Amino acid sequence: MADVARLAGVSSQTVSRVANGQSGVVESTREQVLAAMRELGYRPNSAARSLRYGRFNTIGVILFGLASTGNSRTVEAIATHAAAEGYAITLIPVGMPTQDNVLGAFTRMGELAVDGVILIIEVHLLDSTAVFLPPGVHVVVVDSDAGDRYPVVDTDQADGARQAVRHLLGLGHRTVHHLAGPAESFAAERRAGAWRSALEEAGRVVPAVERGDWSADSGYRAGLRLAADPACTAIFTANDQMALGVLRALHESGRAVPADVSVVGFDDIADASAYLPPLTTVHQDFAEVGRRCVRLLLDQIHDEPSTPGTDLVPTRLILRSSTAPPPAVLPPPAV
Amino acid sequence: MADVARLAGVSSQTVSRVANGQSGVVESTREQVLAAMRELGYRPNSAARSLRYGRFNTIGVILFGLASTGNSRTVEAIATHAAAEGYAITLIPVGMPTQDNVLGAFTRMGELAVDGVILIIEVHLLDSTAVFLPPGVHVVVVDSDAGDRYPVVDTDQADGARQAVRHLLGLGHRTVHHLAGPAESFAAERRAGAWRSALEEAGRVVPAVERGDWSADSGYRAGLRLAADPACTAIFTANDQMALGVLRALHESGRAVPADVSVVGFDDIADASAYLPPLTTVHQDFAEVGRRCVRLLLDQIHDEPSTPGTDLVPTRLILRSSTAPPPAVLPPPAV
DNA sequence: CGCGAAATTGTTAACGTAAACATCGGTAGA
DNA sequence: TCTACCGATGTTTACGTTAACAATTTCGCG
Repeated sequence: MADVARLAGVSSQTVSRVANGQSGVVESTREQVLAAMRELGYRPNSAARSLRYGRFNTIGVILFGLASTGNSRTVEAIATHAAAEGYAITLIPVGMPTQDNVLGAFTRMGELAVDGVILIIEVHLLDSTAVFLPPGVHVVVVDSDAGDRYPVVDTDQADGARQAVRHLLGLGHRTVHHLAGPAESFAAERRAGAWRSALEEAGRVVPAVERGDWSADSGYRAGLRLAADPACTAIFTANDQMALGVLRALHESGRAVPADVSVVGFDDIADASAYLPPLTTVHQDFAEVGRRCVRLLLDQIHDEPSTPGTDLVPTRLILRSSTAPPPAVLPPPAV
Repeated sequence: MADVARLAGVSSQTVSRVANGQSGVVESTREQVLAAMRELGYRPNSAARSLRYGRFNTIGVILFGLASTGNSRTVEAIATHAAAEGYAITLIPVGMPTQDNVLGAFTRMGELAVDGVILIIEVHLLDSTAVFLPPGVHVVVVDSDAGDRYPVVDTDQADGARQAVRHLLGLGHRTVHHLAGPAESFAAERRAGAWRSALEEAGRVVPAVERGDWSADSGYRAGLRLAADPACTAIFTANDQMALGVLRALHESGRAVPADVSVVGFDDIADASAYLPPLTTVHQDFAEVGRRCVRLLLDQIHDEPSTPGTDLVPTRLILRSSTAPPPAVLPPPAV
């Protein structure tokens, strides 16, 4: 900057004014400065800027992985909306969701050039006692039940699961089986809980829960077990990928979808419409989740009061071709 | 920091030494300082650090979206390996891959707190004249043909496509149809080019190329067209998601996979093993791509000479159940 | 017990930027 | 013609940190 000032024959303050587009610089001077900037390839040093302003214009995102569709789409939305507000995104990946790692991430984050943090945490860790966030760090949490302590943005998991169950019961199914996600997952627990209560409200039998790990392969294995049960005519899976595995298992077991068994997924990933058959599923609006995260966090950073509480993004059921009324003649129950 | 120094009764320099774990601080002093840090909730200001050191310990990643499996997995690997080296990742999303946007990203990047940049660009933009990177910025490019000007890391697209074609020809298919990705995509072009030359080398007819946009739905539409051609017994799709759509189209058209038609995908995404049937596909090692990107970039940052050239990550064909010899009796060729 | 070397701690300055204030020149109005 | 004011530009300072050097203390050894 000093070099630019020297070359342009002005003071560094004037260069600063030009760089920030402030008024009060006469046109001829401005152009001299701009020319000098170009000639020297001047680019402002953002570390110095951050130091001066006390802000980084950066949001940190702590997460366990981008592998899941939901995470990567949420992060993308966060990045897009943050960019629109002039904020960059710093990714802070945490290997395993152990407490140590999360704490380590928080510690590192303290040293990081970040004005606030969005926590995409997925598992029951914030519940535990020892996890504390450095005071003075602005935080928004995605997909957790820490709503009593932090602002939380979440998909309305429960309502989505309820819609799925009611749809299947409305088609005439006696009950609905559930293939849940891992027990540590908060989202999985919410979906399973809502499935259970929806069945109970309707006075139906609640079958034993199957569990997978979100992967299509785990869905396949669970699907083979479910397919072996002739009374199983409707399956609600906790995500679309497991539904894909279930579809394969049912197909290989000779049970037609939707004629013999109906399947409903969760997420509405892009591929779901190309499954065999195209999957009826609960649509999650990841982009909206990301949008709200950014807004909530920026509100905090801009000194709005931080309001703990959960901001629920609605879900909706997308009807495709994987559900139908149960077979008119049920297979004879095992004696 | 000054407050900490005052409370601990030492100079700020000693606080700095403790904060950085330098030797030459007597144990009792160190503990006093640490206690003061805790009491005041001191966290070092990384902007000041960056300013002092002239480094940010941050890598920028410019990309067009995390939607594609490949991108998000590459980014995840980049983030993980960068973290292991003490670097954070800043995401710089670019809305549309227009030249203006890319230039804008570069400009913003100049102002960004970043020591180097990994460019995941996907389309033929670096070829064009006007795109220039700010001098002095370290760059590694993924998935491009700018190997003459920048260090490039790429999957060995060509070899993967060759493996797919040879596998199908080896099964006895007369030729192989190809469902390509969008023409703007560099990866799509490389795969299509290798498919074509592999067929030519074998002296086979090169059918007209179908094109999709990577999505399963576009694969479905192209699949319907291919299914209508009775001479089509083998299809190589440029990614797995389009293969999913093709599988659905073939199924709906009454053509069995692999009995009537063989299908090979590209990517080996997690779901591919749960398709109907499980998909034979070319495995891409995204994690390795990310790893090499980070290493190449850090080498540059640490003053190793920057070597333009392309670093190819090998691919391998994963055999599953979607390929088989062509039907013994071919349908009569159209006269 | 005294001297020099080594260990520990303190002081100064600089990284690049921008806010706050100071200065300079010109212009309008009396 | 002089004064007051305004707009353009320059000067000073501070942001929080750490390298380099300076000062002080401690310790070993003759």
